[in-house]
Amino acid sequence: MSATSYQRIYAAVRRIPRGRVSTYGTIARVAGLAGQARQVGYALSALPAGSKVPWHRVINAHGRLSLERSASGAGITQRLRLVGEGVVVDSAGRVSLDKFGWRTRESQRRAR
DNA sequence: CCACTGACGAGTG
DNA sequence: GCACTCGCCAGTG
Repeated sequence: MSATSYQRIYAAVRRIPRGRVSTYGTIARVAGLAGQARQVGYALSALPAGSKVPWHRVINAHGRLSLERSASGAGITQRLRLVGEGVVVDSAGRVSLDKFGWRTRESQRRAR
């Protein structure tokens, strides 16, 4: 069966190590969908409750929890899970990508 | 098919 | 750092 974009995205998210975070754009790139960060967010929003995908490790390029501004309780869940893994989340819902960003060859950000 | 939306990103001013 | 624009693509009505 053809691997759907969603499956590739989920597989990429599962590769994020515990205690680390990655961004939508990075996941898109690792999943072979460079430039389609939006699709990553869309795929994660479609995740069924109780899935094994560590979606809470995915934040936006600004190092901020995207759900944190949402009225939903999902933002709280994401924050708690990250803190539970040792990731520092400040009161504004921001994470230091410099310290907790996932780094691998495939997730390299463009060296500027 | 068209318009609009959305867990986004990068560029510009 | 903020506001605005454009690009990307699937889902919905």
